[in-house]
Amino acid sequence: MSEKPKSPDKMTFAAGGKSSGKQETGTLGKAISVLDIIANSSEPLRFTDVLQHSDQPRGTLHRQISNLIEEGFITVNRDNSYGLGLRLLQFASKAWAGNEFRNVAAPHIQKLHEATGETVHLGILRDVEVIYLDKIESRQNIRMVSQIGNTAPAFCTGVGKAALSGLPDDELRERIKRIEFRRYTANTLADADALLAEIGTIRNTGNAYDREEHEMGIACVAAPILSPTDRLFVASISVTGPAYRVTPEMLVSWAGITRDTASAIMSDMKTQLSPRS
Amino acid sequence: MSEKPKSPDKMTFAAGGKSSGKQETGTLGKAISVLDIIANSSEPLRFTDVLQHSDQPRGTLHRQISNLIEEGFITVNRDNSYGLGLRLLQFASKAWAGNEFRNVAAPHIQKLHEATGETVHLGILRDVEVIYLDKIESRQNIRMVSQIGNTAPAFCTGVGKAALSGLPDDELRERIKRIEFRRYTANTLADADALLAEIGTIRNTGNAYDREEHEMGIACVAAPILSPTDRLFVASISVTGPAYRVTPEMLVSWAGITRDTASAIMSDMKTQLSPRS
DNA sequence: GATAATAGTTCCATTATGCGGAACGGTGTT
DNA sequence: AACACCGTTCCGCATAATGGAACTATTATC
Repeated sequence: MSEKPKSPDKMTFAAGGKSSGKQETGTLGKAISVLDIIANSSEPLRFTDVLQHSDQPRGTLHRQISNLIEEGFITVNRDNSYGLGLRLLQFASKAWAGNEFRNVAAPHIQKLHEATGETVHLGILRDVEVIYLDKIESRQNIRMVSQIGNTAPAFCTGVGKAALSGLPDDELRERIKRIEFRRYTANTLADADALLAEIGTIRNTGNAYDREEHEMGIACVAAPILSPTDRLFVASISVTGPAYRVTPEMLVSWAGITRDTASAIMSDMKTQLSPRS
Repeated sequence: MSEKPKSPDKMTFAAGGKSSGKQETGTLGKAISVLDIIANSSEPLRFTDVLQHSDQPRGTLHRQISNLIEEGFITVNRDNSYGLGLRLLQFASKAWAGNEFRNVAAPHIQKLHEATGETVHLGILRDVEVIYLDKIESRQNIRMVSQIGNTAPAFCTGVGKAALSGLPDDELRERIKRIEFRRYTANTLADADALLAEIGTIRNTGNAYDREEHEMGIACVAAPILSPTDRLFVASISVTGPAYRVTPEMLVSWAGITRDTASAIMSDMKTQLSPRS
């Protein structure tokens, strides 16, 4: 389809996936794009609905879905609409538990939580979104996969902006082109220029702030975590709280310790994971 | 490969997947079996390691892994070993949030937790394992011993045995053949006969017990949740606690309310999900 | 309740796609 | 240096995905 496999794509950034573009990696890619359609739909989709969102012919799509059901990646609801299957949960639980980066970061964000008393997030950048990799919440049951694994737009969250600031300039501009600057609150950054300016500040100061830009009443301070190796990825941590309790001054007062935690994680990544074993 | 595609397989049970057998569903199945290898390995695997666990030739396996990396389903660690990718987290988060059954059950298990004060589990049967779909924990220990999405053997857990008891007899016998009766504790059921006997009791009384059969010091009472429709699946709920605090008598005293909760969930499934929208 | 319209499933010849043997390149070991 | 090992790339071949069309089931309309 389309044209040609295109150049080898030196090595993708961040969570190692496609850049949300169009081109699919053969059979597997097609199958996964079906998953994507189902995952990203706000309302339940039945067969024909999926067919419309997809560019596959009926017969083909039908087999693809059948296979995915067979493998437990898709479940069919009572009304014949599709949902993502529980097999994914099974895998995700292991993906999470075994994640190198998360494991290294875990004790640090725990300490950061104890120091600040507020919710701490660990996020990693995937294209123009942030995936929440871990979270230490103030006194709540941990809803494992619900919050963790969630994604949020990068341009209007502390974690996201901090992570973006870690990208090299050319890559950054590429990504920003793909951002849809939706206005979530009155404070949401309006366009690419505003974002670029802000990222300049983040690079200078080492901290990103979210001043109720994504959700009214939620504010945070964040710091970027850069990849210690050639295998590139960018992530970040944040301290988040309700705006009525967490004043801008408090956020500023946590900026230092947040940066320190981030660099502690970076240096642990370097030392703990370097030797070829 | 092997012989013939085999009979149409009327409709698979439970979490809708393959029965852990051999036969793969074409390209997709092969890819997923690679994921399985990586997921189920206790130690990190490098390329050659995976090659040995797989029956694919080098070139083929290499491409499969490359594709999976490309799609974010596999990540490569610093030492070139593989892990499951974060893309899975992203999907799983949505699979969990959108799961019909879990959503219906949620308020009920919450109530059950409030009534008993102990940890409540919601599990669903997949082949001979149980996937934990939800969990409400007593607010003492923050450590997530059993995370959502985790699996445990069915034959030695309360949730698992309860779920098994909901299978029709022929299917049950099929599954039991595939169980590996590993001895986890002194109380673990030893073989198929012991399990069948126990399942008889469960069917009569409506409750399954785990008397430190999977993990020393952990006991629970469970009740099965049968599929209200023709689309078959079996699940169950349990109330779990540390044996030093939760006596056998207490478990028995919770048997009734556990059964009631299970049937409340079943009836909600019927009513809430019946109409064609 | 009959008929039309829509949704979902199956079939099968075609060929694109994944397959896999073999050859190549890199890294560390005796 | 020569060897052994691990990972990557190549390319002719055949399998497995494709997709148009025919068929069945389900829902809407008169």
